[in-house]
Amino acid sequence: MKPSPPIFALVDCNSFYASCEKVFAPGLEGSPVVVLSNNDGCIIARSAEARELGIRMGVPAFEISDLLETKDVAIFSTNYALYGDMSQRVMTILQKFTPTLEVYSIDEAFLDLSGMPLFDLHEYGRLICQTVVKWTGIPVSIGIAPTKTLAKLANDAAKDLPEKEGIMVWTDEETIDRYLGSLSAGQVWGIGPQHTRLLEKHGILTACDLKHVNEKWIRQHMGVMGERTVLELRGISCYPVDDNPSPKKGICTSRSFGRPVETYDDLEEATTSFVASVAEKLRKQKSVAQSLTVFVMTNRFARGPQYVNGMTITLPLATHHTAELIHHTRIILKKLFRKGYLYKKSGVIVNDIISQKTLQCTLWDDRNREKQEKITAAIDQINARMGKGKVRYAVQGTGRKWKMRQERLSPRYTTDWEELLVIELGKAPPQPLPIRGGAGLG
DNA sequence: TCTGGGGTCCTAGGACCC
DNA sequence: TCTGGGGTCCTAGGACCC
Repeated sequence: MKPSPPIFALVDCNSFYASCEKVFAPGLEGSPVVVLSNNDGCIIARSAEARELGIRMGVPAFEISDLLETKDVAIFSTNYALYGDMSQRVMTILQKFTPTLEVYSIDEAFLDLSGMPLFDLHEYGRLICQTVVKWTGIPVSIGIAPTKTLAKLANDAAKDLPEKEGIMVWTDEETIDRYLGSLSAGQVWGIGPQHTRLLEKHGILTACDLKHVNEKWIRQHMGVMGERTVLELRGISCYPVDDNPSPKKGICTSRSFGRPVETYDDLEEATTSFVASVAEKLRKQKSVAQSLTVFVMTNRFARGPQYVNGMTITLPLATHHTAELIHHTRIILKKLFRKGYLYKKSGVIVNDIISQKTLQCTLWDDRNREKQEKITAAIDQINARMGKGKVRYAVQGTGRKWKMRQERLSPRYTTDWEELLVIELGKAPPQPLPIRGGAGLG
């Protein structure tokens, strides 16, 4: 039997973070909602209503505080506990619709629909959207096409055309070309600002132009990635759905501080907390790291003296143990620290990551290691049950003067018993903590 | 006062080796 | 008159993604 042509779906949650907040604040239905980045800095999510007000992605909130206030926009600090949990719920549902699901990001997934006995892809898409919104309250869009790149574009197009109700199926060449002609080259997945400029210079303006560009030319100017993108636009699939993502090759935790940090002790408290988080991520994917980078920086937007520095070491022994990583982090940090600067951010990166299995073979007889392993496992267990950071190393401190600003944080409705949504019969549903309007940002 | 965080892959060029 | 050349590994930096 001839194998059926590949068919991919891309499901994308609409304004994901803003939608999560709306699920638990039904009073905000129909009104503009934005979610801010860490430290309540920039706009990182906007509901459709907020987008209509002309609020752009990534702008610092303080720059548009007037608009936020006059238009009565609901503002939320980012709440990853909530979004991460909601994401898992959405992904679990999507799993029911395909044997092969790739969780591409917190709010997107590719579904391999190849070879499924489907008579009507459009109906299937509708069923997926309806199920997700019914079970989670999160609205989603879906694009279905012969390659991932086309599926992503179809999804984009569906969002722009209300009459499509968030569902777009591109299977025949004619339909595909018609829509590609109406989309700019820069909207194509994999074409960023640099390449958009380059393409424009050569008169390649629409996604359709890009599809028909000379292969040799694209290879020469945009490398293999550019070539693959063009092939994908032509319906030749270059990227399969990967439902078994490989472990991360580098892991980083870094944060801007809620207020400038001046003393070594505060900087150490923050930075060792970051490395503790890195260690946790390492253990979660059952890896150990062989190299460690620590970096610090002052506020590049401020006028004062600037200092940016980082240092990388090769670890004497590949590890994922918090205590060991903290030890090396402190050694580096002491070398990096200079008195007299106002530090705004620090971070920790581990690289040269290998599987912990590889390591165990060579260290089987090391008693200290065995003890470390037990302590770490116990800490992980307690923190998993009692909450992140309940047990931590003394150096991570309790002062947390550096902790990020989150003045408009919604409750962790779905991941903490203490913060469950309470609804009293006969009463209007409670409004979330953040006060609407721009107070505090002006 | 206030400006995010965490990743991937590819390429060019240098170092090094034989 | 003429300076060797080719393969491989590593690293930094660029471009992209959400």
